[in-house]
Order: sequence, then structure tokens, then C-alpha cells
Amino acid sequence: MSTIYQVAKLAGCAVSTVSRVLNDHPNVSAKTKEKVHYAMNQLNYRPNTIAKSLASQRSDCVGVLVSELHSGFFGTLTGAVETQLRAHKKHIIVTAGHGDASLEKDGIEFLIDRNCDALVLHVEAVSDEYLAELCRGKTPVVILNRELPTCPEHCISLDNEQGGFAATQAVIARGHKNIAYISGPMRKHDARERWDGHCKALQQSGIAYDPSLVVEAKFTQDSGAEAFAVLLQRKVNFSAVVCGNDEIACGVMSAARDAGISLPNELSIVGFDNTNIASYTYPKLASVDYPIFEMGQAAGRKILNEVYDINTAEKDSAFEPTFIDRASLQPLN
Amino acid sequence: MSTIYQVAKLAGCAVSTVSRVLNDHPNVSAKTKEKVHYAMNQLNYRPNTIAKSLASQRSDCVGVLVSELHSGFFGTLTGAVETQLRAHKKHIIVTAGHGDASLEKDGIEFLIDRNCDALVLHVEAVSDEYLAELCRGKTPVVILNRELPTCPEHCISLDNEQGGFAATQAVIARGHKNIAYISGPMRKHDARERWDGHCKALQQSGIAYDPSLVVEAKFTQDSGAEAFAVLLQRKVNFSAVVCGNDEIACGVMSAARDAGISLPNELSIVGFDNTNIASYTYPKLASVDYPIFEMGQAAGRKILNEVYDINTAEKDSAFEPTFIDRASLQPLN
DNA sequence: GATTAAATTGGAACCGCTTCCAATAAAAGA
DNA sequence: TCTTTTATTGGAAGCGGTTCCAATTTAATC
Repeated sequence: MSTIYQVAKLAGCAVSTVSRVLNDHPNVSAKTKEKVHYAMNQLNYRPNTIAKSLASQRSDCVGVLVSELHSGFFGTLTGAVETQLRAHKKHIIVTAGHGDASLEKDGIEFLIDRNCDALVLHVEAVSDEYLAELCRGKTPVVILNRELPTCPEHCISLDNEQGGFAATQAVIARGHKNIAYISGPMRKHDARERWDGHCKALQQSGIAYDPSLVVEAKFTQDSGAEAFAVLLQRKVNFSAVVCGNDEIACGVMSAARDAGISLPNELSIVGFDNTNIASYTYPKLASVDYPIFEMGQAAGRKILNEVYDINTAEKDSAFEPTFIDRASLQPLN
Repeated sequence: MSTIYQVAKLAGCAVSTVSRVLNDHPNVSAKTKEKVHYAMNQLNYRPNTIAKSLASQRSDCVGVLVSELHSGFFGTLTGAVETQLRAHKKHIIVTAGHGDASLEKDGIEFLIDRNCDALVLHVEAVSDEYLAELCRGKTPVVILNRELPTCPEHCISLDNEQGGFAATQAVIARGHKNIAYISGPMRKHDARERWDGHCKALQQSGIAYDPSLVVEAKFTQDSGAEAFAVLLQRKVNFSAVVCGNDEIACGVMSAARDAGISLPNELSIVGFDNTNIASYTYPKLASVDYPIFEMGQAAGRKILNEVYDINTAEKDSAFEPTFIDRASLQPLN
């Protein structure tokens, strides 16, 4: 691997000049530039990113932290950020927090230590205070799916409660009265907020809240199936199940069919997130659209604008959860 | 941010000594070590990864290149590598190749330039020669899902042809004779190999190959649906469809149902990869298991062993595609 | 053609850490 | 106690770039 010194020597100039050519500085004469380019080609020179990063304190890299790398939701998010930035020659460094506070911190520090120019975070275990502190730090941060009261300008999120409300409201609008709810882990704020929205919708329609219709699950298919089994054991009466996310809903579908329930006529099911899953199921899953791709793009654009001074000219609209009606939700006959 | 100099000063020793403490070198007296640790805590010192990387030519990072970040298949792969390495304090840097040769190269160079200690690649556009050249380079490489004749020791792959064979054989074994095939893009070697396997199975059973039963698609749901429509337009007779991957199969399911075909009794469908999708569909999708998670883990272990000298003590078995029978495949009555 | 201003270049310090080699201190052996 | 050996330390030269400042060239003005 050749270095900038060798290029300078071959081109017959100083390293500082080569550096200028490298970084498109003005004030380099055309002929010098050409000599340098020639030398670079000759030597097959590729600048050492690490050295550049150390000297310049920049990296042309954005760090992305998500909970899990498998999982379509985060894949979509990461992909959105990546394509957005890649179009401008910026790269991303992805790492996972695994929903654990210390791993999340570890991941964040790793990204900062790698001189990332900015961070995009989808964290769930770390505290608000920690994040607030982080926002005050040197590295610009964009926080997804979380609303920090002290620094709203760093956050891109959507109203989970409103989404939960929309889902249950849609179910009620189709005549359902006995509505079960399978929530995600209540320690996760989004799960809690969605459930809040559900309760609100019930309340608004004057439907009494019945705790025996609610089960807490993990955000996974298997857990959703188990939760549904619990529901059945309770021998409570319900005509629809609203779920904390699509995976849970998918588990419910399987479990319901295993129990001999015919879908969608005997039971309506609604998910949340509107992931690919919703299109894979049969009947297709009604869900609340969580525009994670658009939000990832928005995060990318925000960074391009604010960190790299690249104007993407696109205005970011506010993100609203919208209910997507599909066959898994049927009116109560 | 404090530097190693400040730590040295506060601890009253040389930077070289601090560096030794940092890297657990032997030959540092207990009391010096303690003084240094004290100073590090006092200053809240965090070593600068970039500087370390520049000086040591290492990074404790493994680069991972996949085609797309969204897509469950690659998510699973990336997740497998990540968890495996994270357990030993190694991080991964993920980037995407988008199935384009120049983006793939760009991504690979990016990873190498970031001083990655090793690379895990799932590339599809780049040439065998380029990869062979890469294998000869300084950075250790693990190549997934591709068999390079010149350097098999770098490759972890499974026999796509055998997988394709197994799928169609299973279909034939259930009495089907008119079997449609919707392939992935033929320019991709895995798509081609799977199709080869299909043909082989037909041949072995003495079923004549009928080109009007074959459609080439992309590896996506929508494309699968379109391909199925093409198949219907041809007015050819078939009782089963074998697909290049699960997404295609999923698209076929939708399209078939839209055409009023009842599943699985009127039409059997088989996928490939055995992704999560297979568990989301109804009927559940028979598929060929592609143990991508295990292969990712194996890649991680290989690197831990060969690059970091960390013995994971687990032997890697050979990877065989296995047919997973599920309800979407029914015997022909 | 001399003078001044502007454009180009070169030099060197610096980014923060590693690592080799020499110097010193401690331990062991005579 | 005095060598000899061994364990600890310090010093300094990199790693490969960036960037500020001063020096040199070139162009512009009179």
C-alpha cells in the first residue's frame, strides 16, 4: 500500500499539496493537480481512511445502533439510512444494542470512538438522562422512536399512542365490542404507549376495560401464539385481537388456526408496524403503518443537512401513524 | 476527551507504560498498574480507537458486506456474525453492496480501508477473479454462498443445486408431474444452480423439461406474483410451483389466491431459504432450509479462530440444504 | 520594469496511540 | 558485597494523513 509520501515524491511536490488535491482544495494549479493524479494512478494509491480520520477528526461515517440486526423492522430502518447516505458517499457503521442498557452504551461508545460524524440511535434500554447527556456531547445524534422532552430537536418519532388508538378505534368502528389486546413488553415505552392508545379508544367508545382481555407478550411470533393460548384458557369472549406488533399478530393467526378458529370471519386480527409480514400472511394483516423507512430516510437527510451541509431539498413531513385496513379485520356480523 | 499523555502525566509515568497497561502487557509492576488505572478513572479516559488502529494496524472490527440491509435473509446472517463476535468484544461494520459490482467493490475497499481485521462477504456481482485476488490480499476473507475453485478454504457455502434438487424431488415424490418453476435472476449463480437442481430432479424421474413451465423472476414477492400471472396466461397445466426463494413463493401464494385458486389443495407451492416468511404464510410454506444463521456463526467462529486466536471449540459441520415439509405442499390426489 | 497583491507551494507540527530499543531498577547468584 | 540476569520503565520514532503559516511564484497594476 502506497502512502501520501510516495505520491508526493513521485509527483515532485509536498505532501501538503497532495493532500490538497485529495480534498479538492482550491488553489492548486492545474498542472500540479495533474501530476499528482498521475502519480496516484501510477502507485494505485488509496488514502488511508484511518489516518485521515485521526488527523481530521472526521470519518465520513455515520453510526447506526439498532436493537437487533435480524428483524425486518430494523433492517428497513438501517437500509433507509444507508441508501440515503450512500448516495452521498457516506458510509454507515451498524451495531446492535440487543435491548440491553450496557450493550447499548457499549455500542454507542464504540461508534463515537470510531469517529462517527453522527449517530442514529434506536435504543430502548438506556435512560432518558443518558441520552440527554449524549445530545449535549460533541457528536450529533438523531434518536428514533423516542421523545426526549429536553431535546426534541434530536428526536424523530411517531405517536405510538395515537397509533394504538387508531387500531382499536378501527376495530370498534367495525362493530366489535369484545376486543382482546396482546401487548409487547410493558417495560418498553412503545409497547406501553400503544396500549395506552388502546385503552383510550375503548374509553372514548364507552367500552369498559376488562383486564382479562389483556395479555403481555414479547414482540415475537412465538410469544404472540403463547399469549393467545393464554387468552383462550381464560375462556373470555372476544371477536377481535389487537396486537402490539405484526409478529405477535402473526403468532396469533397461527395459534387461532391451530385452535380451529376460521380467519377472518370468526376472529379479526390487527397488527402494528405494517412490516412486510403483513403482506405475507393470509388473510393479509390489517396494521398500523409505522413509516420506519421514511423515518430512517428523514434521519439520513437530517444528518446530510446538518452535519455534511448537503442540502437534500426535501422537506420532512410530520410522521403520523395511519391505520391500514386489510382482510384480517372484518366487521362483526 | 483525555489522551494517553494526560493519563501518563497524572500517573507519573511514560505513555509507553500506560499503553502497556491498556493492552495487558506483562512486565508492568502491580503498583504502576494501579497508579495508571487510578489516573484513567480520574480522567474518565477512553482510548482513541482510531489512533490505536492507525498505530497498531488492527481494529478489533470485522467488516461484513451483504447485498441489502433490509431483507430478513441478510439480517439473520449479519445478526449471526455479530452475536458471535460481540461475545468476544469484537465489533462488526456492516455495509451493503446492493447487488452492484462497483458498489460491492466500493464497500469492500471501504471495509479494508477502515482496517477491518477480517471480512465476511456475501457478494453476488463481483467476479471470481476479483475475489481470488482479494483472498490473496492482507486482510483475511470469508466468502459466503459462493464456491471459489482457487481458494475453497475461504468459502462457506452450501450446495444450491442439491437444494433445488431436493425441492423438486419432494414435489415429484408426492405425485406431481406438471411442475412449474419460478426462478430467481439467472445471472445470479445461486438462482442458476437451484434451477439446475430442479432440472436434474425432473430428468432423474423421467419427466420431460418443458420451458413453458419456467419463468424467470426477481427474488421478490411482487416479481413472484407477476411471474405467476405470466404462467397463468400461458394456459399451461401444472399442479405445483417450485420457487427460487421464499419471497417469490409468497408472491405466488397471493397471486394464486387472487386468481381464485384454493391453497394448498388445488396448488402446491414450495419455496427456498426457509426464512421467517415460511412461518408467516398460510398454509405454512414448505421450503429448503438454508442454514444462513449457522453459516454466519461459522464465519464468525472461523474468524475468531484464525484471526484472533480465540478457540471457540466448536467444530463446524458441513452445511447441507434440507427440504422442510410443510402444508403448502400436498400430495397430488 | 518596479511594486504590490494574489495564487501556489513547502515545511513542520500535530492527531493519539504502539512498539522497538536502550536505560534503569530490582532480583538472583556468586 | 559485587556481578549477572531479569523485570520494569522511559524515550522516540513511526502509523499516514491534515492544516496552519511562512515562503515562493505568478499575475496585476501603475
